[in-house]
Amino acid sequence: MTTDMNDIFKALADPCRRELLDRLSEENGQTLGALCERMAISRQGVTKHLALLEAANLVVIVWQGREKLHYLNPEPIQQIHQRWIGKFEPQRLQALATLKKALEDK
Amino acid sequence: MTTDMNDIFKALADPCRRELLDRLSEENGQTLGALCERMAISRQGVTKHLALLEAANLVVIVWQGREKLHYLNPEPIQQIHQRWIGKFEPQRLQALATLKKALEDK
DNA sequence: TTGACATGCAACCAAATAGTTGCATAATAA
DNA sequence: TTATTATGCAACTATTTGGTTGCATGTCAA
Repeated sequence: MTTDMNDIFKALADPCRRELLDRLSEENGQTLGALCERMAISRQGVTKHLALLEAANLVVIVWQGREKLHYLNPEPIQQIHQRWIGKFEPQRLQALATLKKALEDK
Repeated sequence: MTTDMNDIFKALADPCRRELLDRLSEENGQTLGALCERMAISRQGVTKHLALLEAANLVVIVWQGREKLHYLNPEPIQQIHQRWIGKFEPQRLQALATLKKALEDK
């Protein structure tokens, strides 16, 4: 299931959401309650952020009774790496050289 | 000069801005006017987007007479790759396995 | 010197975003 | 059964964002 690249970039744009991903990368499969601990915002705030992460397919939900477990899905990050960042890699040194030259000539 | 990671993620979150980076990667050092061509929004709109890219240090400006040249700076993209995406790489296969198992067990 | 060209600045507007609070629902534990 | 716990849903608010328009400024070319 390939999610829209834009959803992924948008989801990564917020520091709270990156924090949540970081926490899941430290301990995968946490409940909503656990993820709320030591966060500066309310539970509902966290819920909304997680909903965006889920929409971007960065996080996958598994219900277990009344608990909602959150699992990291590494695929979209990989996708950004390969399809987007990877695109700039071949020209990287070239671009750097061009930039330096332009700055010298000014 | 190391820019705030958040500025970089924010700058990358908009499709117009990614489009501008794409164009510069095709042809580096373009003027504002050139970058405005075939864009759906007004010149002022483009200017604002470029200002954010510049603030994130993704684009560097060089003035040449009355023309403003825009150069791609590959460093921040590299930074995201190494410091952020790279962080998820070691655990990638582990996370994928954990996710699959959680989905099976549900 | 005058006109055209490349860009900047400021004010304004609509829509999206990030956050809140209050109440409802479903699962577990006593 | 009754509390308690874990979560969802909806309404509301303030701020940020992405876009516009109108006018100003500085540079180049005739």
